[in-house]
This record gives sequence, structure tokens and C-alpha cells, in this order.
Amino acid sequence: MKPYLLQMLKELASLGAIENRVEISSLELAKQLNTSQQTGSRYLLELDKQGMIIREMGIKKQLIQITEKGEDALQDEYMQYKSIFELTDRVSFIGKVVSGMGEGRYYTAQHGYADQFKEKLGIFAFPGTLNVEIKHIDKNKLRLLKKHTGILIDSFESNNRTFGGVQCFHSKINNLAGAIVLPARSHYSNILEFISQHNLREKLKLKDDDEISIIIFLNTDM
Amino acid sequence: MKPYLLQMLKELASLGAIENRVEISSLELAKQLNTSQQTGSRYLLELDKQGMIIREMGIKKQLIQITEKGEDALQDEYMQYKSIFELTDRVSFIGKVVSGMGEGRYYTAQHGYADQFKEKLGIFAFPGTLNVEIKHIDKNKLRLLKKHTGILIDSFESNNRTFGGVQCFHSKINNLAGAIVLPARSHYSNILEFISQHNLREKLKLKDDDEISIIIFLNTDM
DNA sequence: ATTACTAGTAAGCGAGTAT
DNA sequence: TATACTCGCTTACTAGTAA
Repeated sequence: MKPYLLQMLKELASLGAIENRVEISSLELAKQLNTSQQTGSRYLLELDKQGMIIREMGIKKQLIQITEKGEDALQDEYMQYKSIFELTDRVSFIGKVVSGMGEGRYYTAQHGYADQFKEKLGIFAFPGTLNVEIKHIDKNKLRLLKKHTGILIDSFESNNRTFGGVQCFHSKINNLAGAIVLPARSHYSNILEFISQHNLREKLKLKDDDEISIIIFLNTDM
Repeated sequence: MKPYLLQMLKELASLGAIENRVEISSLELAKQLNTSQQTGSRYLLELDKQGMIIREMGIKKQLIQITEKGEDALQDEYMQYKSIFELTDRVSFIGKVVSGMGEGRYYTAQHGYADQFKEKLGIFAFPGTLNVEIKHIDKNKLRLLKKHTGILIDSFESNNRTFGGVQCFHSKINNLAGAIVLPARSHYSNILEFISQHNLREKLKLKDDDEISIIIFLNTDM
């Protein structure tokens, strides 16, 4: 939908055209949008053609009401603004399954991690992680996570080496419960790692390059 | 501000550019908006020129952050949508003072009305009404009032005639307390009548054609 | 890979005007 | 009063391409 049409639809909605038929001329609407009567008229014709409004043409003015389709378009836009300014409790992505290099299995097998996953996340983690590549553009969304501390898994020592702390959030991968595991110190990469009680690859019949939906919950309790 | 620039600003905000500098190319942004890289680049230049964003040009991508001015523009738009979809507790107008034909004085002098104004509105009404003409386009806003019953003043008989019921809402006229008086049965006209404890014309030093701001409260209690 | 300029094309605009 | 058409003008778009 063209942005300038959405603007006019919004103007109509402000005048009550979602609830009622509103009596208004193309000139009056045009003035609200700081444009000409002709443009006002043209916008109305376009909105009409797209099924966003219905019009009853009177001899002088016209009665305009926003259709369900029009209301949906507005609601959609509203929701986008809402998610910008209101606190949300989740972040969602579309990701692509990729193969890791097997280190996930090594790390999740460490008792130091496994015990904390059990205790703090309530997840008896299946050995291995599911690696998911997200679109580069969505990396910016991950910044939202930075505002939240999430569930912290402490670093520990074992076998003469140090295993670093990680930051976790409860997540759903294609609607299956799990958690995202983020290294505590490091910039976000575009590969995300997930753990779960289930063998995600098997249970969701995933192979490399499959698209999956990810929801990350910002709340630390589930 | 041009609607298409606002769309891009919104897109940037969705990617977190209000809180952080966001790393993104003109091509990626363009894809989000279903347009070409060139247009993406041009939009960014325009937003930059208007002071809506600041950019740090890297050798490859660029770091973009929304300025306070840009955030204000988005917040503004958000508020417009909010007032469409969320219940509001008030309606506001800009109106123009006009002369009535003196009937206001006659009506408000009737004990049948005056006593009810006192009792139901808590207003010991100054004799007379202030007549305010609203822009024709704002008439549609009055429809919001129809959804609310307001404060009902009953009809009564006196001097062998019937005085009709009226519907009232607490109001502020240039920030001075009063109430709007609407005939119960009748379509809304573009002339609104206000009563107040004060002589509004004197107290606000109003003469005909002066612009005044009106806020009508939908709640029946003050 | 980027950004962003140029230039030719397409879309949008509004004065004039028919209805 | 209205709506909405035509048409000349302006703005916006993108392919090509330089940096």
C-alpha cells in the first residue's frame, strides 16, 4: 500500500470513519493533508478501487466509511509503531538452519553447563546445539536482547580450561520449547545457537537451509 | 514530512535505530521497503539532510541512528494511530467565537435548567451561553460524543411550554472549566454552546471570531 | 562489496474545466 | 456548491555506472 494513501486512510480514521460513515468533501480532506482538491479526489478514488473505503456519493458531499480491509491496514501500521515504542516481551525472527562444527555437542556435554541449564532453564539439554543463521538485517533486532540480562550461566573451570559464561533466553523454535545461548562476551554474530530438551533436527525434521521461525522471550521466567 | 520518508524512518526504528547506531546498507533498507538501492540511498540522504538521522559512513556499510527530531516525528505518528485505536477520554477542537441570538440567556435563566446544571454538573451557570463555531471537518469528531451518554439534563415544563432535554459534557474552554450543552434530539451542528460558572467572554476577553481551544471530557465525573 | 551521481522514464501533482 | 477529467509540469524512480 502506498504510504500517501495510508496517510489519507489514517486521516479518515481520525475523523471517525472506522465507526461511522463520515460526511466530508475531497477538498476538506485535501486541506487536512495540505494538498489540492484534485489530489484529494484522486486518493479517494484509489482507496475506493483498492477496497479500503466505501463511498456513498451525495449530490454535494460524500459519505465515506473505512472497510474491514482498510481497518486492517491501519491496525497493521499501528502495531508496527506500537512495537517500536512499547516494551515487547519477545523478539521474533525467521532463520535458516545451518551446520555447526560439532563444538555444540562438546560444550553441552560439559556438566558445568548441563547442570546450570537444568537448574536455571529447566532444560535437560539434548547434546548439541541447533545453529540458525539469521538475515543480516535482523542482527539489529538482537540489540533488544542487550537491554535484558536474560538468564546467566556462570563460567566454570574444568579439565584445566575455562568455560565462559553465557546468556540465555527462553525461546521457541518452530513452536518447540528451547533456549537461545549467547556467549556473554562477544558481539552478536548472525549465527544463533539453540538448545532444547529435544533433538530439534530430528523432531522438526530439519535439514540445512530449512527456514524456521524463532521466538525469543525476554522474560526470565516461563 | 513526506510519507515515504516516514516509512523509512519507521523501518530504521524497527531495527533499533532509536536506541543504537544500526549497521545497515542502503540496499538492505531498500529491500525492506520493496524499492531499489538507489531509492534507499536517496531516502537516507533526504533524512540526513532533514536532520532525522545521523550517519557514520564506513568503508562498506554505514551506522545510522535516529535523532531526537526523527524520534519526535515517529512518536507523533504513533500518537495519531493510538488515538484512533485506543479509547480516549477527551475530544479537542479549535473553535471560533460567534454571537448567538440571545436565546442562550433565556434558556439558562430557566430554573428547570439552572437547578439541574447545579446539581448534575456542579455549575452555577452564568446566564447565557458561549457559542463556538467549529470547522466543518471537525463535526465528525463530535460523533465520538454519541458513543457516550454524557450527563443528561431532563426536559421539563414551565410557562406552558416544554423545554427539551439536553446532553452535557464537562469541558474546558481555553483552560477554563465549563460544560458543553447539546440538544438531546437533533443532529450536531457546527455551532457548539458552552456554559460556565464564569462569564467566559469577559474572563477570557473574547470577541467574535477569536480562536479558542476546547476540550470535551467524555467522563461524566470530574 | 559499498554509496550515490547522471540521465532517461514513470508516477504524481494541480490548474483549468466539464459535469 | 460538489467530483473528477485532461494535460502540462514537477517529482520520484531506477538502470547504468563512477568512485
